[in-house]
Amino acid sequence: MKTILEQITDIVSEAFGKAGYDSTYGKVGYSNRPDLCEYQCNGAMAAAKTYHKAPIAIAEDVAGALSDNEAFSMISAVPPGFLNIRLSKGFLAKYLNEMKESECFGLEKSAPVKIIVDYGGPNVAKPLHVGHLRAAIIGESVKRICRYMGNEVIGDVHLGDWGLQMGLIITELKSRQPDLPYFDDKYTGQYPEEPPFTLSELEEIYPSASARSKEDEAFREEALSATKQLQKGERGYRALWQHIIDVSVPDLKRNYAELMVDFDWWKGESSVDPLIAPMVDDMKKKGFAHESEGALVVDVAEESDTKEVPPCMILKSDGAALYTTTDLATLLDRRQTFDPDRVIYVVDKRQDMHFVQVFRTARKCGIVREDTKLDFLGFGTMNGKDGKPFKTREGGVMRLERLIGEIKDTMYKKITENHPADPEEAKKTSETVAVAAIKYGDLSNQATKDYIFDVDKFTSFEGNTGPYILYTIVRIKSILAKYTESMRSGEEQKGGLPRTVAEARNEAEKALMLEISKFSEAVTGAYEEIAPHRICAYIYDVCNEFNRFYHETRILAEEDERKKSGWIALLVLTKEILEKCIDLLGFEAPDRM
RNA sequence: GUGUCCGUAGCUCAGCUGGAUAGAGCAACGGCCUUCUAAGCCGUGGGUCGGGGGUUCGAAUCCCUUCGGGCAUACCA
Repeated sequence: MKTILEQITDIVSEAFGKAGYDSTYGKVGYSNRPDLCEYQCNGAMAAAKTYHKAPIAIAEDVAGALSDNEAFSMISAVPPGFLNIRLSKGFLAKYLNEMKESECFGLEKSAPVKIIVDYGGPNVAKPLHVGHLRAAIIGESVKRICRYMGNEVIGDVHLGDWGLQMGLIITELKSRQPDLPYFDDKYTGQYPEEPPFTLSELEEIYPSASARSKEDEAFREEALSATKQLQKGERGYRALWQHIIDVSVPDLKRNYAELMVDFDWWKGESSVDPLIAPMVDDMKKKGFAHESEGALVVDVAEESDTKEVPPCMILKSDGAALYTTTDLATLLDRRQTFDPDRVIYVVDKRQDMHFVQVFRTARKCGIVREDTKLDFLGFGTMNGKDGKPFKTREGGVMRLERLIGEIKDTMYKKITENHPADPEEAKKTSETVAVAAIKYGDLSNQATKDYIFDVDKFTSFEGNTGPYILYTIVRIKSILAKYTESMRSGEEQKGGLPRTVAEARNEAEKALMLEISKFSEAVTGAYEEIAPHRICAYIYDVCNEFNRFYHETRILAEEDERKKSGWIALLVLTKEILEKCIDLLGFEAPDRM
């Protein structure tokens, strides 16, 4: 189904043609002067040069050709050459009804491709902290948007389970409990099934090992060597590594689930380890990789570079694999198992250079198909109110669990203060609202920019926030529930809710309808730009228009049944659109709040 | 140093491929609840779009320059 803008553009383009001008000048956009019109076309001014004619004259010609068009209630030429357009109520109502009846509200899907969204990237043995929040939130939304556009999409958590952090843990454990069988070279029996640590012990081991490695050079050396041993397949280390995974992953899954984030693949860097050696051999054989300062690298600098792009390191001078190596092997693995047309990385923007190197190496060495799109969506830092990276009051890294918990508690207090509620329901509602508050607070900002995570702002529930969106949906649900109730008790009981949106009767109603009609553009725009914030902006506008309409119109008290059912149909559509949009953003609305 | 991103109201942010008077929210002030949830709605005040050039009929938007800030700059991930 064509978008409303496309349909209007078709009409105006035809008129340009009819009036004797090139029809490509007929492109119509949303008005930036809503007081004057709903849509505008600036083509006449662009055409003026070509035709050596005053823009206003061209605009008047076109307006003349459209004067009796049924789609418009107004078309006028305004100096210097604007074409101002208002839609007829009939055309708008017809469009909304078509949206209602078609799949995905008339969204024109793209030609389906296979996409992998790589987001998450948590390290095992480390609890999720606020640094993981943005990847999870943005990535989840990107995944859902891509999927809704008709693509086959895989979300991959891409666990950090193969780097130096594993060596650090092993080394720390060895120094604490050297008698464990994992450290005994001569041990050939079965290793214990029970891990030698609990989750909370593990979470303490890593930071202390990490701190120690910064002060103790010998310790660091040992950890580096342990990392390499692990990667080489040292039996005891592998067994320990498996324990770490087994203890960590369920906890990670639980944390992500709380945020309504889920992954199709729980693969880790380790899973592509077998691919590394043959991949590296191949790169050497084909002459792409060469030795430099003891390390194995691939040159990826290009003449057009405005900056120096250092060679991409494949193996360190000690022969160990590193970040780039596993990322490249992961691309190889993905090609072999899924063969994606596109891979989207949702990662901190500070890793920009890394991905430039990885992408170039992947192309140069034929690791990906030539036509595979590789996208890096680098997101900005989440800062505190002081504009510096978000920290706890004590200055430490805030655990995600704690952050979410604090916001849930705040929500619970607010909800129970507002209305007396069943504690169980209030708890559930506060969880739903908290997730929406956090996610909307993040997604409503442009992903690429740094943003300020202001807990007070997100929990204040006023203005452009998740709770405001949810509140609007709850209002609609409430009216619809009451309407259904009255239908049931009345005699006029029919099958289901009214489905036909009527022509607008007042300005607020038309404004709401116009806003709703922008759905396809909002979703398509969000998809094409990989920009969930476009959807936030859209639903915020829809909610504003709905609340205005709601305020002016007494829906259930309306005695004219035809009017009332038209409104109910409009409400149903509004609700469905809003619910779809928040689903694309990755959260949901309660029934009451 | 080099590269890169950013700089819009007191604060937090929008502003689509350049278009007519630069928009929201918060904060401040003033209205609106016997009527579908006031977590709402309506209104008032507040901006040299960092500065300076240029392109254009027309620039917050494109180009150049300058100032200020963030980030990156091969053996961590």
